[in-house]
Amino acid sequence: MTRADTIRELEQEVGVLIRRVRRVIGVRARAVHESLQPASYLILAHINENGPVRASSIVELFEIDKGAISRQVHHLMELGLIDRAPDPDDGRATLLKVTDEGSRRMKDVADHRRKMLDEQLGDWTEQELSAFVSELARYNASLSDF
Amino acid sequence: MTRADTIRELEQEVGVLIRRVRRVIGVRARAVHESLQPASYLILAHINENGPVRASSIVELFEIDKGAISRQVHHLMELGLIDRAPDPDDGRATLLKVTDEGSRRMKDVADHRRKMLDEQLGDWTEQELSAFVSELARYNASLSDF
DNA sequence: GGGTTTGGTTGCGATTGGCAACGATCGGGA
DNA sequence: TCCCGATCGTTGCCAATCGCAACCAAACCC
Repeated sequence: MTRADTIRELEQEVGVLIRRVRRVIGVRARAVHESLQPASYLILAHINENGPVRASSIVELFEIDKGAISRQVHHLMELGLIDRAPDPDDGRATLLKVTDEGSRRMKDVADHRRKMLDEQLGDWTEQELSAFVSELARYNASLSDF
Repeated sequence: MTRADTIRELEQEVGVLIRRVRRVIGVRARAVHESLQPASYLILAHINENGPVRASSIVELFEIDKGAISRQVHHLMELGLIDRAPDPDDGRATLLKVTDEGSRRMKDVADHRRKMLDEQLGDWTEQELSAFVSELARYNASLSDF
């Protein structure tokens, strides 16, 4: 197997990954809230784990248009899953955090998801898993300059 | 670092991967043809590498709606990158293959891409690379039952 | 103080894909 | 052979997503 073949396989698997993850995220989003859009789920998860954050920090992290974030933030607020408060340090910015309701819903789903993942990834050792994450990060880094 | 933490990181990196790959595919598609849509690029690459194929086989492989494939096939034909011929073995089906023009354009881009990838992935050994691909496939398999 | 930068909103349009209805063809069993 | 269900593909419809650009307000900096 040549290097070129390996790279072809790599790209093939990345393609499969993307489509499957998209589907999984969709299922998960609906589990959190009937009307939660898949893309917003990822935003919500980020806010949930990283305390109050600015919208602009999400823009950087997700490498996505700020208009898209703005819309998804509105979507999440309509569903009552996040709250917004003016940033005391910067009058232009607002800080986003999950509501109690949002936090509770995320936790319920996270518990269920952890059970699923433990089943699905049960045969991975902790070493294998974290090695895989490192390689994934390494691959991501190699893509950043394209 | 607990297993839960590792899984969180895993999901984080997968998110980054998805967004970066989306961008890379977009660039590549435009390189093949000014008007080639990103999603169609993946279809084209598959047809290019797997000889004449049916649309339905792409549906299975890509786990995507057949209507979407039908539209992308039309798009690729309008651009003159693929051809369609009735399947002699099945009157309902058609076989898709790249045109000479499509093949030439893909080859030009592939050459350039290989150079880029060799630069970006230059510090991966062949073993590391194929190990990564295996783990990616393993992870993909674990997602399939969700 | 005034120009520039940054944070966020909104309108617009392109891309993408899911769902469903449809016509044509195939294949297997009565 | 004929018919019923399955398969292949097309199309209309629509929702989700995101990039781009124009815009406002606040902050920053010289």
